[in-house]
Amino acid sequence: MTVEEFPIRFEPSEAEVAWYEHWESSGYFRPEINPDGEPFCVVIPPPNVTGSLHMGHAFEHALIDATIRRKRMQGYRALWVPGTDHAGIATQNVVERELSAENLTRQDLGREAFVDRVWEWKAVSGGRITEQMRRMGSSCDWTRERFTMDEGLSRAVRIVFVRLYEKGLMYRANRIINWCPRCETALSDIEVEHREVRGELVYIRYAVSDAPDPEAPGGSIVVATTRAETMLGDTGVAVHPDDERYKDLIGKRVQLPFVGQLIPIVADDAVDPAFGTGAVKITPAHDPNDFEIGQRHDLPTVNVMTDDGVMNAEAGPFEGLGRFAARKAVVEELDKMGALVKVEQHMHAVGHCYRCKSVVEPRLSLQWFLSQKPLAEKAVAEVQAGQTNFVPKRWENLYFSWMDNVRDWCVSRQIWWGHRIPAWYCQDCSKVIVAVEDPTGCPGCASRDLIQDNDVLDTWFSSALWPMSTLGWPERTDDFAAFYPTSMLHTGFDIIYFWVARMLQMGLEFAGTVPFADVAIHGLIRDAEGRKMSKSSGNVIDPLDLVERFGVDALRYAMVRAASPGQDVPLAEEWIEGARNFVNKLWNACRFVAMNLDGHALTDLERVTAEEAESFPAVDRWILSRMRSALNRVDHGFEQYDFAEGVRELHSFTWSEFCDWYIELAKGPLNGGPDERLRTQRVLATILADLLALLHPVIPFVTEELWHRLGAHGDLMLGPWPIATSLPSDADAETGMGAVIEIVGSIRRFRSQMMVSPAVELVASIAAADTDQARLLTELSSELRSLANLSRLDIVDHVNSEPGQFKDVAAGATVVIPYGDLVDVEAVIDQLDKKIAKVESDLSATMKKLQNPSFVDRAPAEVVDEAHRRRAESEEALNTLRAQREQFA
RNA sequence: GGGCGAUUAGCUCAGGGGAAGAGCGCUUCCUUGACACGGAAGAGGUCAGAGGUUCAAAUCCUCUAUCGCCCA
Repeated sequence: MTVEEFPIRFEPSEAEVAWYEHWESSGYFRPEINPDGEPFCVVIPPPNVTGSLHMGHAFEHALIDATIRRKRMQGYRALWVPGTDHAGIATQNVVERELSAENLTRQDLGREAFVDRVWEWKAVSGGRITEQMRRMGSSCDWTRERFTMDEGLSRAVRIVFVRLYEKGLMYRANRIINWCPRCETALSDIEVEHREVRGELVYIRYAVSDAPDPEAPGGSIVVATTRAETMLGDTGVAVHPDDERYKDLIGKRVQLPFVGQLIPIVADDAVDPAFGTGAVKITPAHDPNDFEIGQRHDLPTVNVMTDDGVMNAEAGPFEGLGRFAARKAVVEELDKMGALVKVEQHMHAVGHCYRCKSVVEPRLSLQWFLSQKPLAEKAVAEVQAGQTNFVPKRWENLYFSWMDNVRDWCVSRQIWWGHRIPAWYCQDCSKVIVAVEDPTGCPGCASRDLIQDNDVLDTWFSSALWPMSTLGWPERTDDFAAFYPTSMLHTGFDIIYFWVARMLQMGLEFAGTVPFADVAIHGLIRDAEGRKMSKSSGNVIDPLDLVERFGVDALRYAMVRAASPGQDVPLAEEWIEGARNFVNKLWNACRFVAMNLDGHALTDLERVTAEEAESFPAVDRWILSRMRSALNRVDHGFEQYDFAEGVRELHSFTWSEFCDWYIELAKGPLNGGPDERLRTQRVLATILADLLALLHPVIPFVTEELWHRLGAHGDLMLGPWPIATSLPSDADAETGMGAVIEIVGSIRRFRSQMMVSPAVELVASIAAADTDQARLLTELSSELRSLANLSRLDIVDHVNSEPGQFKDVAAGATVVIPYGDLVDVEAVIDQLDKKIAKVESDLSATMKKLQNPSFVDRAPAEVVDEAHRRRAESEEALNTLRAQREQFA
């Protein structure tokens, strides 16, 4: 191959599109490509169908893709199931916004037409994120793509709902739930975000009915609240039964301002006498604690608000005011009538809707709930038993703590887009019918007057079934049999409750096993300053934008390289530049090799075997052995989802070993005799074939492109994954090359400090540390000459101290360079002094250890031996260096 | 208030009992036949602080400080 045929830079955009199309159209993303392999399956954490690809997805998908590509190359029947979820509230909001641009509401359209409209929207805009995933190189099996509202998945939802109902775990009840007045729906507890807010703690005086003088002690009771408007719905006041201050008031009644109701003072243990005044107003319809106290004392519930957070008729004079306006008005009016005691500034946590950030209203409401205790207990036990492993393990704590304190899950949502609850209410006999198939008549009274529940299920309810339902459950499909339970899950810690915990519950309940063996928790992508990316802070980076500028591989490489397990990734542009530079380095290493293969295809050159390599020169054995050790570490890292470890290893091997040393050294033999040339070509081909394969899961496009530019047969994507034992492990060659690298460094340092150009040839003698080293250095002497640009090199037994020579100690060997008139003496002295200081400090540290009797007695023998060896080496080096220094004294 | 995590080079992070590492940035030199998206050399750290365990602590334990995140 000539220089013209192999451009100097990788051009990502064309290659990316072409290779993706090739892979996909060849069916490589399908598990059937490895029909005999052991199954390995990952389901995607389904992105919202409304969404577009953001950095978090790009990161997560890069990790999943690296995992699945490696497994595929290893011969597993690898399946990555893609798909999206219907994102009930979010999607409904999007379409409602569209409608409002046409001055329409969903109510104008009616339920059926509205849902049709959402489907239309999905058909047009719903595929955006999956297109973007293709752009990122994600190797998912698109023929198995799923959507939570697909027919099969919807049926799974119905079956699960019905079975849970029949088991008594799914029930309908009046409870205090979190109500979003903007979305006009109930939310589950975890869909509420708590934020510290500065509010007002308002102290209100309720006059005791029949008391002669409200001003006198015992004539009134003071309660405190941050939501003053809810006092309109108070149906009681509670105090602690042992609270001496209020003992005489228990059983009496107070008069509620504005509405005039008389409400009782009750005694309840749940009241904290130390908080506020020790007396609390009870609003059972608007507060979970109050609801419970209300139930214990048979207090009525009065809901004072409409669905959209406006005061209703129960609010008397405040009817029609928004809740916050009403709060203000109530306080003002209380003040006017003298019932306002005081107002304090008060910091407290206020719930906000995770979707629209409105302040959530706790509110009494009739909803469907899923019992959590029995499901959670099983799911906790399985994780404790190690059936599912969190990586890093500490995330188990979050899972356990949530599961241990979980409350029943409010699953119904008052929206139209989603899985409609399969419950029907007989209008004649009030029977509730919960069934998979739509009932035609009431089994109780045969009435045909049935009305289906208006509500839909929480989107997370269908997501909880995702690992089962995407594989075909409840049908006993081949996919389900082959791939369930899935092998692992990559996801963020923020959805351990929302998703991971619930999948575990459902998997155990309905499939009888945990849904995945491992859960790898990754961190967050942050901006260069370490801040969370968010629209409001305006620091969002579009991954596709970076892809345009640097290529997909560079982006993936930059992210994966920083992805130590659970670690957040602050993504600065320089990182991606660095990654692009690495891709360029790899590209040019391949370009060099391509130009030196004499037209051989990479895979036509016979691979070097471990046995054969034993007879190869040390430098070849060295790089093959280093490749083997890099491969081991890559496998080690990848197996533990520590991609950063694997990539770090590949980075330093490629750049600092293969390119910096081996390629430089290969230039000699490539210009030597035919045998030498062929042998070196084969080593280069062996290394590159493995290296490209190892890098492929992270940077699939450039590696596939290079693979083909090197004329290799087949597609790299299909593997095989390299095997460490096919390469030699050669400690001798590694020691030898290690010494060469140190000695060359010493000579280069000498040049650099003396301002001797690398182009000037030098003469050197080296006295080896021992006979072993002498043998190795002799074997590697031509490499030493070439790397250090020496016209002559003598490996000698011993060097004498002579003037006009530069001496240094490297790897225990003494390096001697006669410098004649080349040299800047000051610089030599400077360099010597530094080195002497360094060796002295090493020596004194070692001596200190060896003089400590407990060290010699108690440390392991090899550690003590090592210290002795080090002492000898340092002493020897010091002698040489000091003698050298004296020449300049 | 409870829990988890972090604190290592100018910046961002690895390392997790036996002589401090990487990438980026910085300094000097270099267009030599893969690569200037490059090469060579270099500077730069009491591993937050204080105690303890150990022959040996950046690493294990305790406490303190600061900063994150989650839950109440």
